[in-house]
Amino acid sequence: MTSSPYHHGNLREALVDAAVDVVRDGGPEALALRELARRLGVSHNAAYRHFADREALVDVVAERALAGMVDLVHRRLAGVTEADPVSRARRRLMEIGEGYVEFALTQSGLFRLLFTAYPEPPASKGADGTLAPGDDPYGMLNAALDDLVAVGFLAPEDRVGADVTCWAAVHGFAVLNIEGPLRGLSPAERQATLAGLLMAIDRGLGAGGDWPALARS
Amino acid sequence: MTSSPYHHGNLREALVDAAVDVVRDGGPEALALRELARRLGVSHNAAYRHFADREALVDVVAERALAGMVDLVHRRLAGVTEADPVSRARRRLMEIGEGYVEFALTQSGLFRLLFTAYPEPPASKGADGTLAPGDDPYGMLNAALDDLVAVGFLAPEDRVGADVTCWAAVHGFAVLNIEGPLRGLSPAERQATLAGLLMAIDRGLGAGGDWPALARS
DNA sequence: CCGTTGAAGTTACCGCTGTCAACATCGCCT
DNA sequence: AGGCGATGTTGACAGCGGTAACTTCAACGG
Repeated sequence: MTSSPYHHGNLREALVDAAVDVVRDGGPEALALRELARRLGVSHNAAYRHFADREALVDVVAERALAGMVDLVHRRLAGVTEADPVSRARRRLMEIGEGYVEFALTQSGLFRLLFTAYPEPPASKGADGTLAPGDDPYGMLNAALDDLVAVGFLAPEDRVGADVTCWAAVHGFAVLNIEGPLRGLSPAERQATLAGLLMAIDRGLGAGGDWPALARS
Repeated sequence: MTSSPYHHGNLREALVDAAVDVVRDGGPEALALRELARRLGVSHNAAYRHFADREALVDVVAERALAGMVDLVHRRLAGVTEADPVSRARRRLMEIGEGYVEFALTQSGLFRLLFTAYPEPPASKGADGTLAPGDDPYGMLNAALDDLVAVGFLAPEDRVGADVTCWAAVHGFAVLNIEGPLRGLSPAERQATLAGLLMAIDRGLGAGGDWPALARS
């Protein structure tokens, strides 16, 4: 619609769009430059004028996927209505987890690609980023956990590993349900087990030290 | 050593051995039939006399990987010395988790392959199996959780989703540390965060129902 | 002792992939 | 007008999985 400014149209965007489309329900391994070019009516190698190699295109798709996931979680967070600060903070944490899983299940191809080429290691969250510190799932998780501390639900000394614990649990659940042995669960079973997982996390976060013999090897 | 009974030796086993070797630290995507044949001094296509296609070889490698992981966890379980039944059961659960992660980190390629071709969906655990019900990680996890119930640490009504919760948490931790954004953690950080995760699970399992507003959507 | 048979391995080919190099085209700017 | 640089095309190479037809060789029966 916007006219074709150059030779044959605005590739790059068309390539990225098509790539997202292909990956969404085929996973990263379904992304083939030649087949993409074929589908766009352009000759193979045309893509190399816009991306150094396949990996470069994958990276752009990963950014899109990440943005989509952040968007989905944001929408979920916006729907939280609890008034009581503690309930609200706990609910927000659960919404993040559920949103994460929802994205993983509904856009499983993009989710899988995301974890073969994760855009930015979260260690450098606030470094010199073009990315606001809360605009990736890990940042949102950390914000929610900080809220839990501020609100008094989570003891500050239990805050330290909580981010990894939450992320690991939810991520593992997603992976096992997509490519792992838990695919094939009915949506109802899935929702129930996810609820159980989130409740376990909610309760387990304040882990105190009731395990003296832990330090080993 | 055992002589070469046929044309050129006992392929198949040599193929599987080499495949395990390649996959161990290259992941499933590093497994190429042709390169394997080349390394064994045999012509490509020779493998097709022993495996229908690449996938068939992958499946055999997956079985080996699974056996290796089970073996590792068994060895860890054999080292548990706690006398008190409750402590012992809890310790055994943690050993399973730590063994799972240890295998994932030290044999990451095999671990990754395992979850692109998991041998048997655990739903049919005791069906008509050639596999004893406790001889896969999921079975061992379930046995440990049953122990926790028998010993009184875990309420029977909290038993139901506990398997998925444990598996998801530990699996997610492993994945995030291998291919995900948590690679690059130092071993010490890793051990500390894993300990936190396991403690959170240990505490969170008895999740009771202190979240009335959970039923939604 | 010889010949047949069937398993194991080989050569040749096909289509697919990513990637490099050389060539063609077209808009814009001097 | 002319050229330059961005864009796209054609052609080639290597590597991959997979199929088909051919060859080798050990074992077994007559």
